[in-house]
Amino acid sequence: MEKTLSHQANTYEQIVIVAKELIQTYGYNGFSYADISVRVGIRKATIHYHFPTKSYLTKIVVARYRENFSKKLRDVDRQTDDPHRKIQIYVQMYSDVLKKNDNICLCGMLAAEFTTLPEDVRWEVQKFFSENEEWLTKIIKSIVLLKVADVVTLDESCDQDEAWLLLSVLEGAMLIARTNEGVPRFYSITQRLLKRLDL
Amino acid sequence: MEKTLSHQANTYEQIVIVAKELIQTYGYNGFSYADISVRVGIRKATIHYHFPTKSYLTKIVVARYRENFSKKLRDVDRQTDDPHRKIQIYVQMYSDVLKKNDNICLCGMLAAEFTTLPEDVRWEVQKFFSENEEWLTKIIKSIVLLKVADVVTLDESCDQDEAWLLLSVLEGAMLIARTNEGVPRFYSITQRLLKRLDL
DNA sequence: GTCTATAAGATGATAGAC
DNA sequence: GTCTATCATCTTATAGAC
Repeated sequence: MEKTLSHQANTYEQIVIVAKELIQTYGYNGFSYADISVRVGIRKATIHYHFPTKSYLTKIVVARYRENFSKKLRDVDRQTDDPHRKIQIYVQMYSDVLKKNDNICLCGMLAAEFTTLPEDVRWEVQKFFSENEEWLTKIIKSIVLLKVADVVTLDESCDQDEAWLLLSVLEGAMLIARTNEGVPRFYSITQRLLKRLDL
Repeated sequence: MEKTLSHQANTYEQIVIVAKELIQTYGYNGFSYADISVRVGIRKATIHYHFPTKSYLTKIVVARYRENFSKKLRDVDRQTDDPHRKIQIYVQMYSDVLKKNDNICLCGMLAAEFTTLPEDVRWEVQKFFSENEEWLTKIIKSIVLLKVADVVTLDESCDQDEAWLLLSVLEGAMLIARTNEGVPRFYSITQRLLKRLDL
């Protein structure tokens, strides 16, 4: 039953994948339906059939990216209980993005264009960052608990700040890295942070 | 003598200023000569008279931004000898950019589009970051010297990594901040870093 | 220096044939 | 579902009048 729709489904998926990479490279304001059509080997009108507007397509692309990321975070939670190891894997996820064509994080690019984005795309970008912050805060909290188990002063907002700090470094280091030395630069920056934060 | 050219000079300057703000908001791939013309109140052809191509205009805009930044760094060096104070002022410089219309750093935006930029624009962006890294490394080195004056192991590349780390946080925190809470978020992230780095 | 006029091509989007 | 054809608008850039 599903096989009969495989051709359509495949085109839909190809558009989402190619659009994601184009946005990572050119940004929302810099990519076009023409770019997608030549890469997928279809006509512009076909893209409009699946995604009536550019903002709708972008919303779907970001939602997909966000969901993929969430899924990976759940995988990490299942893989290990060691919070330090979780952080290492998390940093590796960003490094993997950079390794592929010097790409930056999709939501890092969209954050740069944030004030010009359609409302629903903005919402997806915000959701991506807040989900990541929540996951990181949880990990950082558990590390702090291990370290100062007998100390009473546990400042909630401090752990949250540390999560935002880690997120900022990852997004910022991706930007810096491709203007300077690439992956090795990203690696030395992020490792330096982990050392300084005792993570 | 110079007064006779003031009208021309003024238009030239206005174009540079407006183009800078447009790139900070829309990016290189997202701004147009039409955007500039309506804001300055001139025709597109007039812009082409002063700046024949978009890439030339952008190169000039980034060079100007970079020189202004360098000048401010020299001012800071003249203002104080306290390295901690220098860092504080430096962070404040980024915070000031964010405060104005939720702008991000011009070179942060261009770093996001880096792989799609004309060669000479790329060069200016790289120069901006390396100049800032050098200035920060110098400051960090002097702080480390104060702290461990009697220790022999001074790792040069460590201070450099710390400079790149600080730069990454500043660029990354600007991105994060405008998707989430704005200046207060930027402030809590950067203060958290300075505390952790003992800067 | 700044303007009007215009070029040649790209943009997001729609109508209708197959 | 995908195509061709077309739209109105926007893009960077140039020629030539004032």
